[in-house]
Amino acid sequence: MVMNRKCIIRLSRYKNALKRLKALGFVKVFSGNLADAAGVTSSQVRKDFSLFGITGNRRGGYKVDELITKIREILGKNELQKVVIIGVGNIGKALLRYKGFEAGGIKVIAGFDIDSAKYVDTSEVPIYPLENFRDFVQEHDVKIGILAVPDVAAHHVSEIMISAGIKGILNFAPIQLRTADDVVISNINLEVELENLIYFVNAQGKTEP
Amino acid sequence: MVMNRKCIIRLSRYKNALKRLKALGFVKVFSGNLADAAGVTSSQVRKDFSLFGITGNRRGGYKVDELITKIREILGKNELQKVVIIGVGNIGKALLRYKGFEAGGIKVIAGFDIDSAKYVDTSEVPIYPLENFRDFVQEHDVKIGILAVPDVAAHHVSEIMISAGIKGILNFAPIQLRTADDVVISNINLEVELENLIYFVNAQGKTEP
DNA sequence: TCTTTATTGTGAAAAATAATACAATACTCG
DNA sequence: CGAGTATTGTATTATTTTTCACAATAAAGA
Repeated sequence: MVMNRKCIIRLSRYKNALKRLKALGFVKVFSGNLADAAGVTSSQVRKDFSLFGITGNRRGGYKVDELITKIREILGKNELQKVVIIGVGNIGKALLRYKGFEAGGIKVIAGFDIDSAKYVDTSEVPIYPLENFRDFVQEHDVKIGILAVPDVAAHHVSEIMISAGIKGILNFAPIQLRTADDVVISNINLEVELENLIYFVNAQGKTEP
Repeated sequence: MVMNRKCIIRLSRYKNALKRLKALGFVKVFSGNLADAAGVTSSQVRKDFSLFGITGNRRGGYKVDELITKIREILGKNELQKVVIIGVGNIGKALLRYKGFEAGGIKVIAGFDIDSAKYVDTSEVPIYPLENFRDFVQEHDVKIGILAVPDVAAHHVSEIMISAGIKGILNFAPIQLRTADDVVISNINLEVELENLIYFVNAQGKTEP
């Protein structure tokens, strides 16, 4: 089992690129096409595929449909993945409403918050009190949670999530969560990303006047 | 000028960690403290600082305030950074309302959309028609834009942004933007992040039963 | 059918990144 | 004031990731 994070991320990108190529009518692709669409080199594509045991035809390239199927399989996306969101503030609310997931086999099935003003049980995606979290997660066998609470609460809430059985956390809070070894954390930090852009934009201005 | 993206990202994280340590009353820190708070190793911290010419005192560690100032300087965050958002859908709206930026010296000063139903000029952050984009960007000398439009529109809109003078794009659309060399792109792709989590959570289940 | 050609698959080389180890040194305590 | 000690700063080593290069081979055309 390949445990290289970057490689998995590229695999996701290849899948996205393949979907677009398929929509454009492609039936087969060469490593070069896919590389262009995903913004990498063709040898990188072939190397990645080689790591996962994905093969094509020498001189014939890869069949788009087969490739998508194989990648989905590797990514564990042949069954619907249920996800919950904890913290229904600005970001949490946006993700609850986001329509892009379902097509990709990911479904947000509930939101949770401590603020009772936010509870809704009638809308498409219900929002429940945080006290119900453990029972809900265990009943629905949810393994992935999106953490979108203010940073002061993040660590405490992450512990609740883990003790309830969550094994993967997508963390929007700008802190470093400490966790057990068997829990996977992915961080998204908007300020860090923007600071990064600012740095490189400034750097451009200096090196290429 | 250090052009290693990972290194800049760690620098941002150090800054965040330092702010928290400062709030806890720390006046000076050792590389080990900072490493713990940022989730890296102490030698990594020292190596990074060495690259940027940041020095402390042997045996005395680093002074928190000085360190924050130096990092802010390197990241170009001593002056307020103006940012615009293009695409006021779910995600765009959430970012417009997000309060966490300003404290960090980043301010979202306007949103833009093609949907006239979204235009507002009275609220704190105004939303304008996309046609006004070029004039606005040039008048306010904006260099950074957040792209939060649906993926089919993303490439077209990115070209509008670049031709208007935007030099850094934070791209939420799940496609690979192709751009000129002097434009920096950062991608945030929620589905890719979730797929990544799913993969590693599944992998955990297999290797440690 | 045979030759030519384009493309894959992968071992080897190169480059990038991170960890290690330790000399230099500044603080502390007796 | 000097010895002992903890911490930095960095040269070196190790590891990871990417690129390169090319043999293997399937398709196309003569």
